[in-house]
Amino acid sequence: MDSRFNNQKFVSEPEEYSENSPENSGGDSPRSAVSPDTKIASTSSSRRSRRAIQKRVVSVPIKDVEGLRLKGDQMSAPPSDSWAWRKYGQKPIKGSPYPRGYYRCSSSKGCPARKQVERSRVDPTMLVVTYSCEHNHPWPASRNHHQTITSAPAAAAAAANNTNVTTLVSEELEEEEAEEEEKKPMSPSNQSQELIPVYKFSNLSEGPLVHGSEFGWFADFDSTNCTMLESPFLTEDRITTDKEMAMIFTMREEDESLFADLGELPECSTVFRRGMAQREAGQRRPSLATTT
DNA sequence: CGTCTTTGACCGGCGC
DNA sequence: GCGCCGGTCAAAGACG
Repeated sequence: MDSRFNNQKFVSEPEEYSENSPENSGGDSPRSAVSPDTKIASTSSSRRSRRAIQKRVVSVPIKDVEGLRLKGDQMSAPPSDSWAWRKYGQKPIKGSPYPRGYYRCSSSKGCPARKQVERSRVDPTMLVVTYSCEHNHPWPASRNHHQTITSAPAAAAAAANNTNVTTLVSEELEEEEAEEEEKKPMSPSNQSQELIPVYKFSNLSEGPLVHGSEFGWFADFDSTNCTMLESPFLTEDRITTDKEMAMIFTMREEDESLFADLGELPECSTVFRRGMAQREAGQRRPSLATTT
């Protein structure tokens, strides 16, 4: 039982964070302007402006998904988590015998959080779930709302284990800025100068992004309660050339117990947690009791 | 009746 | 310029 999600692997697939990310490609569609849901993240202006996109790739054993939401032979059924997702598309992916499902967060209206679910090509027994969202969108105010939507035995089991949460933060630069960045030689020292001052977690309250609107929530994040590590992915050229910045949040025991019954959270969970701490101080524990 | 899934069509990016 | 590919839309049907 406890080993269910010990098998859970958190993997990074840098190619998933390329310029073909859904926030980029689909966002250019004129039709997107018609949809309120996509309008938030898909205007051409937002595409060019600096914004942070947080992504997280999770591999989940299919056996943990089966029995929860698996319908028929729909092998891309999303792993249960603490959020409500609405499927808006499915596409066969070249090179993979399995289709990829596209899900949009339906826990709150206008929530731009999305996730892609597909079966792993290398290990068909695993589902690869890619979460993505922006930081500066109006997040749902109530975690209670989310928690009443799904009861997630698998999620609870996941949280009961020592589950590390791997969070990738993608920073899209403005076009001109990006061009400048590309011209720079990407020496290790250069990488560290570009990435660490912003994301170095011991300086969370000092980084420029922390003071910005997009990462303002970071300022409320008690870094002493989070062991944050530089992602090893940072050392890879493929990441830096894609303007990717990564961070790993390793939750400590107090955090795990605090959010134990939240289960498998999307990458935006940190935002929610922070928001909850502010808005629902004193209500957190009673609300969590509803899921068990 | 509201919500969700399915699925074909559409669109933009990218490589050739 | 063309075709491929991934991502999204939206209509239709299913479901509770």
